[in-house]
Amino acid sequence: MAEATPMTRDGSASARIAEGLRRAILSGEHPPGERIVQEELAERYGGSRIPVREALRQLESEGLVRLVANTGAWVQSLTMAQCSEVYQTRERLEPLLLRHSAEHLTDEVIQSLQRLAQQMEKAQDIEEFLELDRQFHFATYRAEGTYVLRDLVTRLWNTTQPYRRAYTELVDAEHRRIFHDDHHMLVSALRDGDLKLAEQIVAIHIRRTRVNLERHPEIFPPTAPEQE
Amino acid sequence: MAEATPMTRDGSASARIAEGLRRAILSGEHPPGERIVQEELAERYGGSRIPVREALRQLESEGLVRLVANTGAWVQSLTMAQCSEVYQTRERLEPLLLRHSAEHLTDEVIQSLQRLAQQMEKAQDIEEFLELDRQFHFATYRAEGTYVLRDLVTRLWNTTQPYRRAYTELVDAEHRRIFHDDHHMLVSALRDGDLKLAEQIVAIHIRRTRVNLERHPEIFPPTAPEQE
DNA sequence: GAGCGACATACTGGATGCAATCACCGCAGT
DNA sequence: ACTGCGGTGATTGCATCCAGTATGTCGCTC
Repeated sequence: MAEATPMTRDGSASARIAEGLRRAILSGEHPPGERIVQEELAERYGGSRIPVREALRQLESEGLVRLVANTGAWVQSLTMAQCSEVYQTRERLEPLLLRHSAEHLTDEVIQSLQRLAQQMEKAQDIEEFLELDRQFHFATYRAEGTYVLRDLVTRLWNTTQPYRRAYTELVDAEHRRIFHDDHHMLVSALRDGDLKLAEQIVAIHIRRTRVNLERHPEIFPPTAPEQE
Repeated sequence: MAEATPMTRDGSASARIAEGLRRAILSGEHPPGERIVQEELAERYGGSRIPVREALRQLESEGLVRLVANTGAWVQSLTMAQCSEVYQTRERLEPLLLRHSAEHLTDEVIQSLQRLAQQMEKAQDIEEFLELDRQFHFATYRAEGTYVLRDLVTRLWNTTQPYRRAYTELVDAEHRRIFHDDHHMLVSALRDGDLKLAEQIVAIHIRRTRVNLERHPEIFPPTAPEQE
C-alpha cells in the first residue's frame, strides 16, 4: 500500500517491477530467505532482466532484498537482534512523526481511526488484521509538507513485516486484547488533544510488540547469516 | 576500457560506480541540483550505462539522487524543512546508537576521540573539518553485531552533507568554539562512563546545529522544487 | 566408502544497439 | 513583443546477446 520510495511518477518498467515485487514480499507471497531469480521476475512482469535488476537494486537499498554479487538475490531476512533494532528505532521515531502529524488530525480522521480500531477487533484473517493495523497507524501519520520521516518509518515497517506476520499468527486472545486497548487509548488521547500522552502510548505500543517478539526467537532464522 | 579504475577490484561495477558517485557527491564535487548524465558517468568509470543505471537507482533509494523517468537524474537537494526533519530524526536516533555502542568504547577509542577533537580545532580547510567531524562522531558509534541503526544514521548524515558544508563555510569563530566544546564534553562524559550525560550532549549538539541551520535559509534552494 | 577435483549447467553481470521520450530552439501567428 | 507550435538533437529506457562466475554432479583416487 504505502510506498517506501517517493513516487518519481515513474511509469517505467523498473518502477512497476519494484512496486510489484515489494507488494508481493510484504503480502507474504515471498517469505524471507526465498531465492529470487531474475528471469522469472522478467517473465512475470513481461520484460527483460534489465529493469528487474534495477528494481532489485532499489529494493536492496530499502532493505527488502539481499543481493550477492555473481550469485543472486534473496528476500531479506532479519535476525532477532536486527528486528529488535528496527523496533527500537521505531520507538524513537514514531512519536516524533505523530507529533508532526497532530495538527492535521481532523475530527474526520479521528473518527476513521475509531472505525479502523473497531474493525480490527472483528478481523478474522491475519492478512486483514495486518492491513488494518498498518492503515490505522499510518492514518495517524498524516504529516504533510515533507515526507522524509514518514518514508523512513514506512521502510522500517516494511522490513519487519514478515516477522509481524509470524508473530501475529501465534499470539493469543489476551495479547490481542492489550493490543486493541492500546489503539483505543491512542484514539482517545488524540481526541482529547493530549499529544504527550499519545506519543507515550505509541512508544509503549511499539516497545510492547518488540518485547513480545523477543520472546519468540523461533520466528527468526536459526543460524545468523552474516549479511552485510 | 579505463585502466585507471581496475576492474579486478572486488564487487561489481555497479557497486563501484555507486560508491564512487556517492563519494563524489559527499565531497561536494557535485552540488545539489546538478544534472547527472548516465553516459558521462559510464565513461568516467569505464563501463556501459547499465551499471550506471543500477548505481543511480541505489543512490536514489539512499536519498542522494533524484530520478525522473525519461528525463534524467539530479543530485538531490533538500528544502530547509526536509533538512530540519533529518536533523530531528538524528536527534532521536544518535543517542540510541551511542547507547548501543557504549560497551565497545575502549580506552583506546576514547583516546582517539580526544585526538580527533583536538585535531578539529586546528583544522584549517573546511573539507578537513567536515571529514574530522564525521570521523569523530562515527568513532563514537561502534555498535557491533548488527548495523541497522548505524547504516540508517550514515544515510541521514549523507543526505544532509551539502548543507552541513554550506553552513560550516559561514559560521564564525564563536560558534565553532561551542561546537568544539560539545565534542570535548562528550569525550569527558564517555570517559567518565556517564552514558546518560553523553546521550544528552549528542542530542543537544544535533539540535544546536539544526537550529543554526534554520537561521540560514539562504543555504537552501530558493524555490521549493516539488520533489516527491 | 569417503573425500577430492574436473566438468557441465544455470544464472548473474555487462556491452552494444535501437526505439521512445523529452527538452530545446526557431518560426509563425496574434 | 509575447505566445503557441512543430522540428531536431540529445538522452533515457529497454531488449538481445555475450562473457564470467558460482553451484551441483559425476567420476576418480585414496
